[in-house]
Amino acid sequence: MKKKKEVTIYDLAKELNFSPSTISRALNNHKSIGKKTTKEIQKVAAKMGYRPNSIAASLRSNKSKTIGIMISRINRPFVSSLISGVEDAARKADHNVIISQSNDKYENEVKNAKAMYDSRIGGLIVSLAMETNNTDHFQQFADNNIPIVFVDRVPRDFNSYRVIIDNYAAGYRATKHLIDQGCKRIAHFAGAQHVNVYNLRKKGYLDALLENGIEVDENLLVDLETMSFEEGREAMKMLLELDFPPDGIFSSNDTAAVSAILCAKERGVRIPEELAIIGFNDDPISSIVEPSLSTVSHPAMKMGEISTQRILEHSEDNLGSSISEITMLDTEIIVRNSSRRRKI
Amino acid sequence: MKKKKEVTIYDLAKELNFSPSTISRALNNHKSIGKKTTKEIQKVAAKMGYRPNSIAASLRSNKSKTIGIMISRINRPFVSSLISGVEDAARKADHNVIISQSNDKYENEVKNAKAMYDSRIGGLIVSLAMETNNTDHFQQFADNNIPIVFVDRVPRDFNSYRVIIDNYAAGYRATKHLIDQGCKRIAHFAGAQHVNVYNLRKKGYLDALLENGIEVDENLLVDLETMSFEEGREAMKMLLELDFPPDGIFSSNDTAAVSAILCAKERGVRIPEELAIIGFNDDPISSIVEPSLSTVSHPAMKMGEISTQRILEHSEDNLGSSISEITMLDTEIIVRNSSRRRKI
DNA sequence: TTGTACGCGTTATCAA
DNA sequence: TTGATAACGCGTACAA
Repeated sequence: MKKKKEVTIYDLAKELNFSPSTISRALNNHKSIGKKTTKEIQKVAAKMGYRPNSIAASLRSNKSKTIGIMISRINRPFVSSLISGVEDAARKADHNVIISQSNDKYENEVKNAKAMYDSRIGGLIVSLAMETNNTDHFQQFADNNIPIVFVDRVPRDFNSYRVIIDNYAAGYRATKHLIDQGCKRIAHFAGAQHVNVYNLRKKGYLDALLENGIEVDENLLVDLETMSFEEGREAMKMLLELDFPPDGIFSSNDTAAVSAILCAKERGVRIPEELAIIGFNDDPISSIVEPSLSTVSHPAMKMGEISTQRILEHSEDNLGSSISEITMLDTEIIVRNSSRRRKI
Repeated sequence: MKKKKEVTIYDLAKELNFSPSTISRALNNHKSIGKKTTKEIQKVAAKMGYRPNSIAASLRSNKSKTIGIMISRINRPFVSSLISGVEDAARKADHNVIISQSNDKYENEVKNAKAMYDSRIGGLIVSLAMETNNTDHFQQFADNNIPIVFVDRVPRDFNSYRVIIDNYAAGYRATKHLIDQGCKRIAHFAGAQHVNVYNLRKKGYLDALLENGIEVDENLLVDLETMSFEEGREAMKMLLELDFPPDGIFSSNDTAAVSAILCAKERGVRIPEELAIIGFNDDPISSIVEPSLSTVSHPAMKMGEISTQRILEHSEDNLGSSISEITMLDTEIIVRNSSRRRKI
């Protein structure tokens, strides 16, 4: 019941007749301490059940081995893989990861940024909330030389590290793929346009149409807010009621695309013969739905690892906060049955 | 580039001609400070850009507002929902959440426990690694009155808070459901039997058979190690090659169950007419596969919230570490097409 | 190679 | 209601 008194370097000092500083150095494998003394001290430390207090170390050294990560919501396949990558890399480097969810609300993101700052994290990895349009709440980190890595959903105007995919190229290639399959009337499920990823995917879509001599039909351009299952269904219904319904759909995420497949099937539309569909993200559901959904795969875990690397490098090299290196990763078009009309 | 000096309570004290203690108290809304002074101090603090240093506060007060969570792997639907619940509840109570993945390795779990301890977390939420059979690495927390909540995958012999579902009842009911659908030869995909959840689900399965006059056929009892997609497929193949294949399967997770559905369909087995299947977890894929998979739903998010509550209560009430309250949550059988033979 | 002395930013105790 | 002082556990400049 009673809290045992914890063993500190002072206790070790008394026990071993060394000064606390020697103990401290030995425990950190400092070069100036003899191999033998170091070994001895570490042995006794282990025997006495000494455990370093990283809170005290952080306070003293004014740097914390904690990486903060801010995302919309953990329980989404892309996000949880991203975090998984961050945690793996951070753990290997002996860092902790603290998480916070914005639920895509700007207000939460601001609050969470405050909390992260108050915890004096050593670096921050951020994928913006859907609502976020203003990035002032990240300035405090930059001002104090705490590295920030924006990943996937990044701001347009904040100078910092970025780890992203080429959304424009991915959108272009996804659309081109449908064209190659013989689609002439290609619809697009577009997400909120102030968000970089959706904006660029749409641009890629538009350019692919133009460059392949297909006119853009505004009726086929569906703006969705959250790209949810429900929205996907509504969008599909709407498209099927057009006088000239589409023969292809490029959806900016898999959730809406899967929903569209189910809805179209219910109404007797043959996929991919009458309607070819491609999504985005390679969520697990995309390979399970029938017909299986073609999609664009995102290297989520790798994006997390690289983001962590950026933070660690920055800290090691003692770089200034003005660095804004951009890392752009490849995506891959995964062709499955929802769009495979011809042998490839 | 240069790190701005941060504003501390000393700076505020100088500015306002108060002592640091008064500043500290005012910032924490201590009762002994007048309303007016408190307001004034907080106003100036905000204006000067003061941000509390929770590292220093933790060191001094010897309690940290950080909850550690140890899980197998983040990017699994159940786990990410659990974490999401933890983070939501923690955030509301102004606590941070730090995560660590074991990848189901005992060794990692031990290392991570050390790291958590060194961070002087205020409480720990754990879902055990698949490999874990020994819980000595959690003793350090109990010894120092740091509350531990085991959730879902819990040890049999460690006295502490537990938040679980009634796996036995769930296994029983899932099996009974298949029996009610007319199944006579019901197979079971069982996970590693030293893990409580799999062990109990299997017990429930066995008892359901016995109590309904169905003999247990060892050939239908398939022991899997990781319950992966691949294992599910292999198990299904094996079962279909039996002289008397099953007409029902209760799988301890959805992954293997979905895999079994796909494999059976390939081989021309009609589901649910010839083979009814029920899984466990209600992963997103289970409602997408065709026929949609019946399953047992787990209140993952809620389990996370409750676990967090336990930690917070413990800290508030200053309880001793010998408390071992158990919270058992309800599960729900979700009947979908993979097992719906009769109208219900 | 080791020791001394100080301070990181905060809060708790005691006294006024 | 407020202030002076010490202490939380550690790391490091400086001295020896």
